Amino acid sequence: MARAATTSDAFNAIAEPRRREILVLLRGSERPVTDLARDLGMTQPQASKHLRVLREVGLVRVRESGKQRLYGLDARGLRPVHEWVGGFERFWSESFGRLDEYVQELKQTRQEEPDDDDDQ
Amino acid sequence: MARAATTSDAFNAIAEPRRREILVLLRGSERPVTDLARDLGMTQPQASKHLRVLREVGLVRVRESGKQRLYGLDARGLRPVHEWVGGFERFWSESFGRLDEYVQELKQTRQEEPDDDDDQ
DNA sequence: TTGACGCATTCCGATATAGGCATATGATGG
DNA sequence: CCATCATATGCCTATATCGGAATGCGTCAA
Repeated sequence: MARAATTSDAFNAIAEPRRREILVLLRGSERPVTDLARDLGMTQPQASKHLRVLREVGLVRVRESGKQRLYGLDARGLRPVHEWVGGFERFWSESFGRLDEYVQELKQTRQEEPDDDDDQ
Repeated sequence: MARAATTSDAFNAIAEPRRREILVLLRGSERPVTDLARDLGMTQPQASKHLRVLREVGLVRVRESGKQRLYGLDARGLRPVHEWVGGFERFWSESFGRLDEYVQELKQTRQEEPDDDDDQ
């Protein structure tokens, strides 16, 4: 088995840096493919392919406008991602950067004051 | 070129569902590989491999404890992800489901009151 | 030492991605 | 109808993933 399809998930879709760039650009306004390609310094086929992925996961919509096709952001699919990652917020807050020292402190405190306590 | 390495990014690392499951489990407490494997219904080598990826991107730490190796969460790497996705929050709030109607409204308003405005 | 346990690593195969390049498709204007 | 602009698709290669199964390796106990 290979890696899960990029189109299987918002998680997988946004794993690609270029696709993330596209989404950021689309935050500003609807845009045709050529525009995006130029602004991001990639070829038009590249942009088209990435947009296809984004469309398949529903992060992007297309709207025909005469000769052009305007791509627009549909960020709703990002919400589950935000929520999932948000579930870890308390783990990077709480001065988590110095967890090791914190553990050391705890140990010392225990030795000084032999209260009985259980960790959860 | 192939897809970016799973170890290149937190974005890429958490694209894998099983790895996400692992991270969720580790929110509870440190755990040895076998535990995780059993609880998630995967083989031990599978779990080990996923943990390796998570370790390489710094989302997980290992601590030797006698015969065992305890894996623990280090969620700091998820913060950038949360922030990036958070940048889209206003796009899924604001009754985004009816964006089209909203755009229509804007157009009409413009015609009624020809203020000069520029979008950025 | 031998064995058992906990875990990591290796080899295998199937899959599909991303980029590059060429080309097909589609609508528009003479 | 033809040329042109805007976009999508097809083909190709290199690469790396994930799963499965087997095995390597280090630690601990007898």
